[in-house]
Amino acid sequence: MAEQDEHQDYPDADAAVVQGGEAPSARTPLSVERVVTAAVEFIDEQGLAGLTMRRLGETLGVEAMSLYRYVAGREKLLDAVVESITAQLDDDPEVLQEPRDGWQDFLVRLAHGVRRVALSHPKVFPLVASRPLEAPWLRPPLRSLTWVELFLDALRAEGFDDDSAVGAYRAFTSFLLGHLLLEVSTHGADVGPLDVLEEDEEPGGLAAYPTVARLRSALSEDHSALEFEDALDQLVDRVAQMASPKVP
Amino acid sequence: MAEQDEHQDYPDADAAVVQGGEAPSARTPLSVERVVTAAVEFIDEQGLAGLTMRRLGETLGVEAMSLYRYVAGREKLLDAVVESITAQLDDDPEVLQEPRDGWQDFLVRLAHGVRRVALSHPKVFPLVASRPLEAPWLRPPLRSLTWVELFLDALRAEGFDDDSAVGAYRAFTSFLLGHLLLEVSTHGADVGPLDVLEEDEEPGGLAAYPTVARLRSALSEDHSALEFEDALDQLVDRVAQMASPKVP
DNA sequence: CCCGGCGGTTTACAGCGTAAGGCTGCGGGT
DNA sequence: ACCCGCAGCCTTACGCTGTAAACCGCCGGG
Repeated sequence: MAEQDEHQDYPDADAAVVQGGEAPSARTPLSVERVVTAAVEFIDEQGLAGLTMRRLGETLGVEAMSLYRYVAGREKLLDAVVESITAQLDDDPEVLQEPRDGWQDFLVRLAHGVRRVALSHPKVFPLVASRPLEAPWLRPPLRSLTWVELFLDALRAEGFDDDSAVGAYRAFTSFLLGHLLLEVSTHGADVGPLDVLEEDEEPGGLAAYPTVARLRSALSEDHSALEFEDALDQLVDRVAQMASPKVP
Repeated sequence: MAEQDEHQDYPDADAAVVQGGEAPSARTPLSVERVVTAAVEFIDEQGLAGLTMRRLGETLGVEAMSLYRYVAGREKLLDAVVESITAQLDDDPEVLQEPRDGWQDFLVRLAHGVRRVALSHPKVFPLVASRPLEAPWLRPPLRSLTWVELFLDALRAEGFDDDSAVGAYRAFTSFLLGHLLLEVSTHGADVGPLDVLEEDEEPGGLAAYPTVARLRSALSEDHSALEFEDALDQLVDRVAQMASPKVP
């Protein structure tokens, strides 16, 4: 924990920043983005429970209190974290802002986009589900007004009436939340503080549960990708059925 | 918050305990059950973030460290809490331990039972989803070996083959988790520390989102009960389709 | 030249989980 | 009758947390 020599002034920190170069020990000035993305990386690696203002500051080469100049506190930081990862949706080229090849295609692309977000940050995703919502008409994992608007507009434009669009919104979010939460939770243990997950293996305890014991391997297999596709197809069917009399 | 007069010795605490009476300020001896149910009540009222060993001790008229004689620590306490509320399933008379009127009826009853658990402890239920699992073949909200065994046996007994039973298990849990998590999250705000939820109401912010603004009331309506029934029906249909060649 | 404020640090405090040990009263062995 | 052990609870203490408040060096503009 020796604090580096901080006596020399970095010759051209600004230039380095400008040219995008990440000088080895250059002290890029802090910023909201830097803090938030550092937090995301931290949670990805150490889990939510490991995230501490002091430790986060450490990874940024800065004292804890410095972070408060950019975020209002730990809670707000977590809000910013979920907003940050869900913002990946906006830049996902596979995800459309409005339907092009029908609403089914729109929904499928959106679902895949959200799934990519979830899988790319398994330890962060539970936050998307559990953070308090800022409005009653928002539902995780679609937590931004922008996307709700986009979603509803897309369906309306494809011939859904108001109630059907809202129903589809509800069905879609429930589906995504259930599937993705379970997928990430099996895919890298939940918010473990920093447990080394000791492979205890007490299959003797399974003696009383013969069926589970017999199906153990089948139960442990990971078919999440295919199951997601299947369930998504069925969801699209369900949405089609709840649509106004007839949609293309 | 004045601390009560604690100078008098309770005349007949033992007698009170013996006769089963809950004397007003009698000091019933602690026990795991008492600690855990107190924790459940605490979370129900104050939210998870408000639960503190010291504060929990306070509500039990005891110092924080006394709790450690009955639970191994806060984390273990939380585990016990989720186990405690999910144990309501075992005593639910509507829920069957094995199919009686077909597997559909069995599934529907089980789903309703889990829903009752979730709705009776909205602030606790997210824990059921987010606590790390103790085995990879367990999936929330069915977190106990017992129920997984019961579930699989039920389907097997009704003619499902192994893979179909496992598939149904997966579909069933995803469905329940998504729906119930969203239902409780709208139904009483998430894990707010002890926020007084100030009705800010900034509908001006909705100016940029005309569709959301127009459908605001529709989006805020709570049809969760009916939606749950609908979705449950559809799930049963899906499960039927994934079953072995033919099941009744 | 001064001087304001940006960006960071230092110090401080209350509250947290929990390890370790102390006190007290009760039940049983001798 | 004595004493001992121990169950049940309390006290103290430590390291860690989030964060309020004050401080300080530097840098750009009057």
